[in-house]
Amino acid sequence: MTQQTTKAKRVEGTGQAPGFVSDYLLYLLAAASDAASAQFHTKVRKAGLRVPEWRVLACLADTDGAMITQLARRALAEQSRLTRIIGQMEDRGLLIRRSDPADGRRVRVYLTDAGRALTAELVPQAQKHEAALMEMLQGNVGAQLKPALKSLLAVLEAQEDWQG
Amino acid sequence: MTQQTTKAKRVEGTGQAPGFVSDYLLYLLAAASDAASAQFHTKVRKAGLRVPEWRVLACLADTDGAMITQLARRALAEQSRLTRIIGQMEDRGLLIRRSDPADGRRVRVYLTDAGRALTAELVPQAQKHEAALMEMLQGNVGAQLKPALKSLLAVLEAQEDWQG
DNA sequence: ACAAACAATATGATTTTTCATATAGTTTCG
DNA sequence: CGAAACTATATGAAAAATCATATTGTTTGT
Repeated sequence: MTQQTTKAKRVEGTGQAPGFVSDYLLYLLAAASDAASAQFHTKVRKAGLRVPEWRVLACLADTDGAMITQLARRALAEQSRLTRIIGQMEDRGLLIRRSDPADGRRVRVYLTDAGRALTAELVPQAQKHEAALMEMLQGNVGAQLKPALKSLLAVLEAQEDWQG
Repeated sequence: MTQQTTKAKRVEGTGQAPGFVSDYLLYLLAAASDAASAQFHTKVRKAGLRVPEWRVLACLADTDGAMITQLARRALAEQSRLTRIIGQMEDRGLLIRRSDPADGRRVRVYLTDAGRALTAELVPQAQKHEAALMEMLQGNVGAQLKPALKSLLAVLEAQEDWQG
């Protein structure tokens, strides 16, 4: 059937052999995330941003004036890294930092006009890309994926709250 | 059809405000992957491994004697990084490298007994962890998640073959 | 058989990331 | 009030990742 004779012809794609890995949930999640993001992240880089920077912009589009710590969680980056990234973005004039008058430890981050403009360009691109992806998935899969991921996230966040 | 007068429900934990990000597929994938992996990756580190190292072991458990490039794809790491990681793992005696007699450019990687022992310890832990996760998901969600991710991956890999 | 084109891995140099901890501001409570 | 205990952000030093390219081996076309 799929016999390929002596020279074991190169397998396609990841060269996925059946086995533990290719059915392992954590692998599927990481691989799907990686692969799905790859294309869009290319556009992000062409816009002169690194991935976490784009994430920061997207988060600020949702909640301008967020704190560093919040941004770190939402952008899936560590706090010390986020601090530096914010610093660089500030230098580039994409955002500004202002300490919260109500609590001096907090630093709130706001988009500048330049930052807002860039965001206004990228978010629609992201949405378009997402729509294209969703369209490629067979009907029910497309419909199930996001809710399933949200459930998973909900379960995991609930766990965090108890365990630590 | 898929239109859902976006009434986005508030989410806990991340302090997720409804908005673009929390319903964005690429975010959901990355966040779910991150959160789901976090717990197990803690165990991995306690076993003295970094995440990509664990991934290499898992891949080798499936296909001992894989090439560096294959391992890089499967372990979701870049080739030059993988090369160095393999080097370190070899130094630690977890695996050995042998150049392929049929094609001298290729380097095939094999588990040592020590590597195999460690793998034999971790893979079952991973499976147990996965099972626990799956059990926490509501019936149909648990059943849908993996197939949905596999479809997504299949679609994305098909695309790569044309475009990239 | 040979030169170009290609493929797999390695490596130097630079940039990022991480880890631990410093610094600064705030709350708790005796 | 004032001393812990805490919380938010920053930062130095070390580890790791990335990029471009070198090196080595193989295939192809003439």
